[in-house]
Amino acid sequence: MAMAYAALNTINEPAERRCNAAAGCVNCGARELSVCAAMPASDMSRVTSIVSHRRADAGETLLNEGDKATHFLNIVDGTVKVYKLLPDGRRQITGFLYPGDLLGLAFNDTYTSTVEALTPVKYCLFPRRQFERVVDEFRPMEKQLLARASNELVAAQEQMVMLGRKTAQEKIASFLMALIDRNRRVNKRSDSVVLTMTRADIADYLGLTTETVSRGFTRLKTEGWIELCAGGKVRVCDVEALSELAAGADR
Amino acid sequence: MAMAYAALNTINEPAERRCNAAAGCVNCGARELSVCAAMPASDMSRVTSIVSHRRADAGETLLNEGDKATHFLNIVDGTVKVYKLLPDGRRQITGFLYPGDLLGLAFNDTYTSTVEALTPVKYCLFPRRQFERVVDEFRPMEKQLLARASNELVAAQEQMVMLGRKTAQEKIASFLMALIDRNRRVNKRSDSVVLTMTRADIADYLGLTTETVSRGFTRLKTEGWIELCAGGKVRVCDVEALSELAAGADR
DNA sequence: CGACGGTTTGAGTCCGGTCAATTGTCGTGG
DNA sequence: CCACGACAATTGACCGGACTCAAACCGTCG
Repeated sequence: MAMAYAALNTINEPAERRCNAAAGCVNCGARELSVCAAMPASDMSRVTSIVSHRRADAGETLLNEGDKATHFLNIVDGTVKVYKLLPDGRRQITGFLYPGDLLGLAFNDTYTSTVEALTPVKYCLFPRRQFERVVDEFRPMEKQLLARASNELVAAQEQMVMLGRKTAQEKIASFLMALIDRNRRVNKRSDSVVLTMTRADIADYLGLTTETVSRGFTRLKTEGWIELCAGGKVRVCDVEALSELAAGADR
Repeated sequence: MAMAYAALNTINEPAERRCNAAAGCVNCGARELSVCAAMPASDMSRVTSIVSHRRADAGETLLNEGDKATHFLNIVDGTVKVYKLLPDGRRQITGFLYPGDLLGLAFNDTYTSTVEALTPVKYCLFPRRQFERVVDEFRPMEKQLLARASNELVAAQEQMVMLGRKTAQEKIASFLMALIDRNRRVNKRSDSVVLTMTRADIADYLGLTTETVSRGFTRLKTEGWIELCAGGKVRVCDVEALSELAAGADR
């Protein structure tokens, strides 16, 4: 019972915070399921019994849009991109997922997006039916799933504002700021980020072209707000300015 | 117990289908809460005891972005728009809500969007704390909320594709097709829709300007695919063509 | 070293935005 | 019933930001 309350308290916090706050976090501890911060050993063994640990190399596809949705999955290590395609090949990346992120909230009987590894990835695979049974039996998990879905909806709406109303430059600034904010939450250095994705990926995420993204970065560089280092590393010199641009103060 | 299963079966269906399928649907019956198709009288009285029925005229604001999130609400009659603003006034409408739609899945401690009535609106207001207690006590409701959130996430991703990768003409076609699909689900005439929102609203939903939306409509008209009638009514003559354009077969 | 994929840079085009004027619609009141 | 005003919708002319096409420039890895 006390356990249940511990889990309930974390409901409206982002995944990263939860992980750091709770010593018993399954993701950071056993690295299996990041949804429940405090799970009794009995339930945990149920989870352990249905999970299968997998790996994928960069470029490999984890899930295919349109396939029957048989599994939930949990990213343990690495980065993946989630995208949808139009019939003629135009692509929209709806999100990049990092360790601790869960995949499976946003589909019904078939997967509605394709998921592809950007880096070598470790992940956990849960047969959907069995996973749902565990959720049925351990109620705090359902609460957490709902809380996560709620958070993702908020993020999705933010993304819509970006796609629909921000300029190219603002989009790029928003993208960088989102990465910085994420770094802050997992307590890394906040003034530099590593881009594991290509310019084309960033473009497909921001609703732009590779060329425009590239031009955007060089412009931020010449204005002295960022530095482009080797290995896709970006050092942000003027977080303040970048943040203001990202917010969309004015055109 | 049998009740619980009845509710569980409807999990991955859209709200409209649920309403029509279940005779005891709270929304279509008592018009109070559309989340649970089959709720025991005892729980239902709990719901009834915390709800307050409200009305709003067109143009009135139901919720304000940034305000403390004290309530959930359920649209009973009319249409509302949900939007976010950038500091300089640019606006992105993230969705239009219709009877049966629920508001409250996508916010945490403060409202993340503003909600405004497009037509005179009837809605139900639930104090958040008490609402959550009811959810705690009637588990199928939590499952339904999760299912809804999941559906909304899928829709949000579809929206991102539209905003990021579709042309103006395709956006307009997608918008009309979405309205037609919705009409079909609630069993209305499928070949005509009524636009309760202005061109400016449509523009802010599609990430365009009023002028572009207007031009888009007239072009669809001159091509003979739609007819613009009085009272904001749009008759779709060639659903096939419109649907193909909306899907984004090619530019 | 050379090949290959990713990135940057350049020149030109076009889609959708901007600004401005006109037309249409609807509710109100004389 | 019609005239009027306010606001929405349409249409036109022009502009500009992002796209397209193309070439040059990397960095990495066999």
